[in-house]
Amino acid sequence: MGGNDGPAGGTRIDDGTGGGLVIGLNAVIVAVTDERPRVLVVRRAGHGLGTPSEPSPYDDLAALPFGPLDPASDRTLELALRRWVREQAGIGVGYVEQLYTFGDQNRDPRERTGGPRVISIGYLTLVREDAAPAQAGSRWRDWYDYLPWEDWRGGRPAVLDDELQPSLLVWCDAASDDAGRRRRRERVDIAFGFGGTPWDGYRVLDRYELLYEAGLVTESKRDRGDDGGEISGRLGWAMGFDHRRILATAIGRLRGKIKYRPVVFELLPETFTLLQLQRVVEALAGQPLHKQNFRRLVEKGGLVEGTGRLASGTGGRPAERFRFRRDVLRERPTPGVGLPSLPSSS
Amino acid sequence: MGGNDGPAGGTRIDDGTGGGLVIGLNAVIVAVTDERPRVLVVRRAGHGLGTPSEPSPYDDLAALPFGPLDPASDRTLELALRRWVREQAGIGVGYVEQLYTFGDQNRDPRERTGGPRVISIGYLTLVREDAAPAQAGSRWRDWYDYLPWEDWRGGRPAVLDDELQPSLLVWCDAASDDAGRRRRRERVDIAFGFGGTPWDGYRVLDRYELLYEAGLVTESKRDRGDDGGEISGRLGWAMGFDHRRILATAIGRLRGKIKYRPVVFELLPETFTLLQLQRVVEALAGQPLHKQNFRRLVEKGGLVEGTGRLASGTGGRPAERFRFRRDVLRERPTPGVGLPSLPSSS
DNA sequence: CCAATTATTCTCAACGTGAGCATAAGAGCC
DNA sequence: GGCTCTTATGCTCACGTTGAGAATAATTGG
Repeated sequence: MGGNDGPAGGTRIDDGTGGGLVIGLNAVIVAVTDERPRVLVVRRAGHGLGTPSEPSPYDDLAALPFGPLDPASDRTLELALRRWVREQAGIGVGYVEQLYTFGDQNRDPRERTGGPRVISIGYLTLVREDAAPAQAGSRWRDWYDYLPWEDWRGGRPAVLDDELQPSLLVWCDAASDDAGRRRRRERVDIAFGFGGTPWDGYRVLDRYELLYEAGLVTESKRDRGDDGGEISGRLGWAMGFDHRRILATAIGRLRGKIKYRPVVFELLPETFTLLQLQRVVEALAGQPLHKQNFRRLVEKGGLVEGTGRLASGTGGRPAERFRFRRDVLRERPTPGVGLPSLPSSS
Repeated sequence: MGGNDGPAGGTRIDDGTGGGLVIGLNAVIVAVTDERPRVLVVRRAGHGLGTPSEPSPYDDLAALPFGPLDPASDRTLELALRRWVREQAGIGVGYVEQLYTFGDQNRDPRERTGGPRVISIGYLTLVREDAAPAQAGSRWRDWYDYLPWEDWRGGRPAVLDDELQPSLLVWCDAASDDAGRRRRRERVDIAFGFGGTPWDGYRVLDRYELLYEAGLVTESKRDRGDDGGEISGRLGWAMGFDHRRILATAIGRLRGKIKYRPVVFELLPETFTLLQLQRVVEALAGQPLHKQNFRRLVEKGGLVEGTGRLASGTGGRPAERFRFRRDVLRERPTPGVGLPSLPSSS
């Protein structure tokens, strides 16, 4: 969302009580290219995909595409999303899933200066990047640029121990009483896997929210009125509005979903090698997988079937091309790629 | 929701385009008492918890509690929900989780006659029934009254084979072309577990939506303008608006959640016997569980700890009272009660 | 032909899960 | 008290799944 009040923005609502209400939809449009999970962002916060407006202090920030709901013509929320994503970005999205509705006060900073309250319904959509090149005003970004601590593919991210743990512990200790300190500490331990607690790849939102509460991300400072936060640093790039929260929600949801629904295939071409498939799953999950076991999982699990054709040389022995095996939907209730706790090798 | 436009209804929005927009919140308030999963319903559709209005043809239908969002004073959506649930039902809810935002056109039949488009943000909340007696205008209902085919505790529900399968197959065959027939058939098989596909307890919404599409539930007839559907039958009781869909969403979500988050304990007293715990899980999951294995799961899994005290005689050997072991949150990423595919004995 | 690289097949141990037997400890009844 | 009924609790066993890695196959580039 954004809180656009122009034609590309949300649907204005006047409830007679004050600043009013705007309702609209945000899209987290995800693709995986070159083993990187990518999300489509628009250049300047507060814009629709291509509509410029007046300058603001946060113009540099990326934002998620935002579009309106037209109550007169959009029969469903999902159709509204598909409509404006097609109109604005030229993308015909395939998989679409509603994520969450965001409605906190002041999620749009302009509410402070009399702007309307902006409610945004977040959607996750999956596309293949080649089918959806970024247009002017928008671009694809590696989602780990915004949440670097989520990528464990190269091992445990250093920022966790160098920055996050110390800063978070300071915040825990800063609680007003002992019970508060304990509560904060428990939340931090569970979310970030400190103190022996295992890392849980799905708690993406929990982690971002703790960092926000602890004042460690630029957005917290901005929302408090401190205008000075830098836009990027070791704690990732900031986004406009609460869009990093929406992104975190999307990642967590997607990581959970691949375990029990075959959604990965929405991100892959018709046929693919098992290594390609593995790399896409790893990109989403942010963790490395054991190659042989992964193969066993998807093959014996009936998730894919060989095509008999081989992929052209990628450096070693040619790999067979596989395709998604649709019948698996009938056979198993939860056909997905279960992720291990956190393995090591390849 | 409901599409209340009175003070107890949603927040009116005038977008200048036509009938306007109303936004509000629906609560699926769940408790488990006497081994039955219950949901709080209000007596007449289209009402807030206690506010009467003009008569309508669907006054007999139950509906879910609905309340407004006050953009001026409710800081978050969840706080809005807590506020009006407390005000209207006198219930201080504990666990609250946003479910889904419902915004299909004509989900409120009054849209057809010029009423505003009603967007509703659905919430799931868990309470203990003893802490929340139903007040005038509302009552607790077994949720399987509305979705009888979801309760497998007494074995496979007869209605599945007697009514649902035949009627659904007729609907499948009624598709316009062969591809359509195949598509319908696949959806039906997967959702209802026909043709060898296993039953999946989480697909509650898929099932309801198929029945709705196939015109087998009263709500489909009502929404098509056929006014004659009966309010209850072997396919369960109807609800106002799309509230049965919201209920189905809640059940599916909750069934999924108990597997990896210890939410069941929100429905139980401070201490409980393992059988009590098992009955609550069975009530939610709609399936029987193997007693010894269930015990092993929750005990060895570190989910509960014994208190040393015994429960007074319930007919046999006294059982030890257990309590939820909070530390499990730090130890395991997904502490919940994993459900088996579909066991048999007790 | 050799080295490097990726693909593919197998093995093995550890663990979790489904199912059921066996025993324990109460209540009610004779 | 002894018997039966009922629920609680402990234990075993077979089997499938999972984590880890060894071993072998088929390419490409020297």
